[in-house]
Amino acid sequence: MPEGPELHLSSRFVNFVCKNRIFGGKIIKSLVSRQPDVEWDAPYYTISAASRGKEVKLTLTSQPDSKNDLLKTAPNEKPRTLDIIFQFGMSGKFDFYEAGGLVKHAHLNFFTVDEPKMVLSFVDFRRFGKWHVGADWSEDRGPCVLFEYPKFRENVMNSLDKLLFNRPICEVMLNQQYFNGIGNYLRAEILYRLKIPPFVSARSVLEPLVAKTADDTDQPKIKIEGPDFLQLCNLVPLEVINLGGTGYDPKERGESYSAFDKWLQCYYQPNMKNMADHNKRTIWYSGPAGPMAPTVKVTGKKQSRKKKKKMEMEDQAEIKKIKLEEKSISENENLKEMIVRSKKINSAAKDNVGVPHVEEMKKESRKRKMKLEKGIVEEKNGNAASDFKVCKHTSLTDLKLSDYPTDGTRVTRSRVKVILKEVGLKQKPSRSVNKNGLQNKDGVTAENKETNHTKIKKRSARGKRASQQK
DNA sequence: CGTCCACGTCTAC
DNA sequence: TAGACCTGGACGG
Repeated sequence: MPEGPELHLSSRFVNFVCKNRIFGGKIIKSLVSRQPDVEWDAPYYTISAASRGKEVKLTLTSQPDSKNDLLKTAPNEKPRTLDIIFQFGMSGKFDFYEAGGLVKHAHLNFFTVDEPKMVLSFVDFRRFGKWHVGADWSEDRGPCVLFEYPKFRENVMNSLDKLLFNRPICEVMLNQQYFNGIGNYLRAEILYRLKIPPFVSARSVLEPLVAKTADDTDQPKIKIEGPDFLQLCNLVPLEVINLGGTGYDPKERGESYSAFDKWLQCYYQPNMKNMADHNKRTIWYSGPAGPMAPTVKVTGKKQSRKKKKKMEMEDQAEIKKIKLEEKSISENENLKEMIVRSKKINSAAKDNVGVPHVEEMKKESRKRKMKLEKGIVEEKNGNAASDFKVCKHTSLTDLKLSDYPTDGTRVTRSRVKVILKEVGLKQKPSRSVNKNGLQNKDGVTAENKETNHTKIKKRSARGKRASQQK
């Protein structure tokens, strides 16, 4: 869900579903969440929401006890409020539904007291989302590109002397101190509208706007030009809001998403180019990348990122293999053998730093041994498989409340994997596809089920392959 | 089965 | 400037 427009749509959603509803009781946090508890003892309260850039603020407001009107507190007593600031990470969203149970990945839950009982859940399957209780908008984030446009523009314009603006425009756009609300798809769309190459310096894009802002009165500069870059940082996200759907949410197939998909001109489009920026985030663009584009070139021979990574992996695998062999060599076997092996490792590691000599290898193996022992010790200290009761489950998200350890131990995915292995259970297949590879569990053909997003992905991958072959 | 990729921050060499 | 933090879908072998 999560760039400026999605956060705003989310806040609207909350206001819509919580209108005229009374909440009460404990605010329940999931056991896996590392975010703070919300202590709030008002027996009755309402919920409203607002957004600013990539944050949503929920405001809880205490309500008088309507059932016990006679016992009402002093009339001049003001209702208490509590603000909670949410960041959505990569997958956060709010959901509102009947309180039969909690949906998967619901991490903070507010319950209504009126019938039918409902829940407002902060749902976030990747758990990159955060919340701060009793907080205000983060100070290190700038004005909202959507709803504080004049301040946003001013903030950027007054900061052009900062070194940051020497960086490529596409990277600066993700800096939330200045572009609060812009994310990966918006940066692509905005740059594309003006055909600005992503890797020109931010200053070169923004400096001309200083004159423009000051100009105002004189020079009838023929006003046919469209909106400038900073205006687009406001208008493009506003367009998303005005689409009326839920914004970017490829898993939410159906009309609202296809409207968004149709709206996208650049991001993830098969006819567009893409590359990783200096922070390894994919930037989609057309035309030239610009002078500051990252160069993949190293010394001498050129290697593609993928190939390089693949080779590194192979090296690592090789090292691992050799080290395993080493492990089986008894302690007092002659040094010569080990030196030969260390040379082998060195050649496997190629460009990697220093020659790992024998002592280092010994140290490594000791470390590994210690880790191994530690792991065993940990398990004996209450992290044992039996404590988790995960035996019948195959993934973290399949765990039921009763399966969580009560001692506050965090259940991690890798932990589950380890335990499953110990218990001798297999992971469930990641895909439920039949022998023909056509159907999933629901009897939907894979082809029909394919989202637009997927198709594009496939197409662009094909395109990439084709162009690589040239 | 393993690898890559995803709407975003953060901190630690 | 890596990596860590996470889950899960697509895809390749």
